[in-house]
Amino acid sequence: MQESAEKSGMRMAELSRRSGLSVPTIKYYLREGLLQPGRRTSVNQAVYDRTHLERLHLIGALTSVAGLPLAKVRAVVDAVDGQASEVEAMGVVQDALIDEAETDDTAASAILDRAITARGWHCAKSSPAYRAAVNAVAMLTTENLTPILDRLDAYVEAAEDVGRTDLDAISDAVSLEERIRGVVLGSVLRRPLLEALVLLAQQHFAQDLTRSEES
Amino acid sequence: MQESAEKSGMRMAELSRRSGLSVPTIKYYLREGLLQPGRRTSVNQAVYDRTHLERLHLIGALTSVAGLPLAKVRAVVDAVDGQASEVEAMGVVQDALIDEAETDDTAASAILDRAITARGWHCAKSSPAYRAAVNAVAMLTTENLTPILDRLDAYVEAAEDVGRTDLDAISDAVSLEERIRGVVLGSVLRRPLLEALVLLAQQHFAQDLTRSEES
DNA sequence: TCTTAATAGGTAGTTATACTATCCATAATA
DNA sequence: TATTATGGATAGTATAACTACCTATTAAGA
Repeated sequence: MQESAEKSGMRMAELSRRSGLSVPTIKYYLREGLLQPGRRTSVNQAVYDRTHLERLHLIGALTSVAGLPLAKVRAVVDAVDGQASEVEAMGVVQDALIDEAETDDTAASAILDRAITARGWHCAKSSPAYRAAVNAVAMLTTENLTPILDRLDAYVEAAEDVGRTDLDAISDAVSLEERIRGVVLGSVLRRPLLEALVLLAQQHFAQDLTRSEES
Repeated sequence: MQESAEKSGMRMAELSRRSGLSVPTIKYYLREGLLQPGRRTSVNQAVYDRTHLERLHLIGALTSVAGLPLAKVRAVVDAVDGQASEVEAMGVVQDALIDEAETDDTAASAILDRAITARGWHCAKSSPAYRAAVNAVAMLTTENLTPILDRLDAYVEAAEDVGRTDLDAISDAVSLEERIRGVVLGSVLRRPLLEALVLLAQQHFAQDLTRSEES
């Protein structure tokens, strides 16, 4: 038998080799319901296909790149399995990427509202993303980091550019399945990209700062 | 004895109450060298002051908000303890916030370079931030998320705005100690702020998308 | 002063997460 | 037919971040 990359059917050994995950790990994901079962051919035999490989890639991105716990990975893959629209899928991924923290800071909420209504955003105040933003403003307030809060409008404007670009990128894909994939993987992989780019920009401007101090 | 918020000296019970951390947890942080020892008054007595409370706040921000493991928290507080400049402190925090992943993808590096040299950035190619950016581009490439890569310039531009604003905020503070604090806490707390704002922007534009589909 | 509570410092135990190892009966492969 | 692979189940491991307990002291209150 040869393990061809062309044919879609494969057994556990090839799935392991092509995904880079150990057989016990794949079995663990099967037990946890993260990976859908293969097509059974006997009482102790099953074949897997391209969809299983893609699922393992997705699980890998969610765990390694986004650092999500398997419980949240399960929520995301369940949403992908269900017939969710791209917007619904985006909501599920957003919720998974946010670590919840209860907040009811009306002062912080007012500061945030002023900044986002200035740009005419419509967003759900009940969403985890809104609560996370309020929480971030509240933290900055309690730590007296006024220089950052004073520049909230600048961050909102930059966030708008990023968010618009994200949505632009989604609408590029043709099929719904492709858009779902783009939403989920894009949300997960665009995050570290932007974060790293911001750090590089900081480096760039910090060099200017150092040079101007030396002169 | 009354526990006054005015006086700087306090014992373990008050440190615990005011930090919101349990006594065993504070003892654990002392053992791990994250919290500096108090001033000893007897063989089994010590007093703590405002600096201990601030340190516990910092540890809390680094663990709860940034989700850093205690090993990285230790690296950050060691840098804060040492007489680092604000730029050095920023470097240490950047390194702590980035989860390392070895990459030597020349194709991804070329794509990134084209985008950042277009904006005239000078950044160290040996820095963890650069490697993280290359890694992010490489991941997007292997996942065929070309819509995002096609918009790399837009993300770089947004990142530049954020990075410039970050540095602006730092230079606002007066004393070096205040700037160090601003750099460390600002780097940690600005991250979830921007992330949440981006998600809110996505929500805003997604609503537009939904409405246009409905019509 | 006497009694009760708190403290520093140490060792050991706990919880949660994410695997990893071993078994066994069966099936595929050489 | 001998060896290897597989599915399914159960149990064990590694690590991180606490948490509990202990002992000898010290502090604080009646």
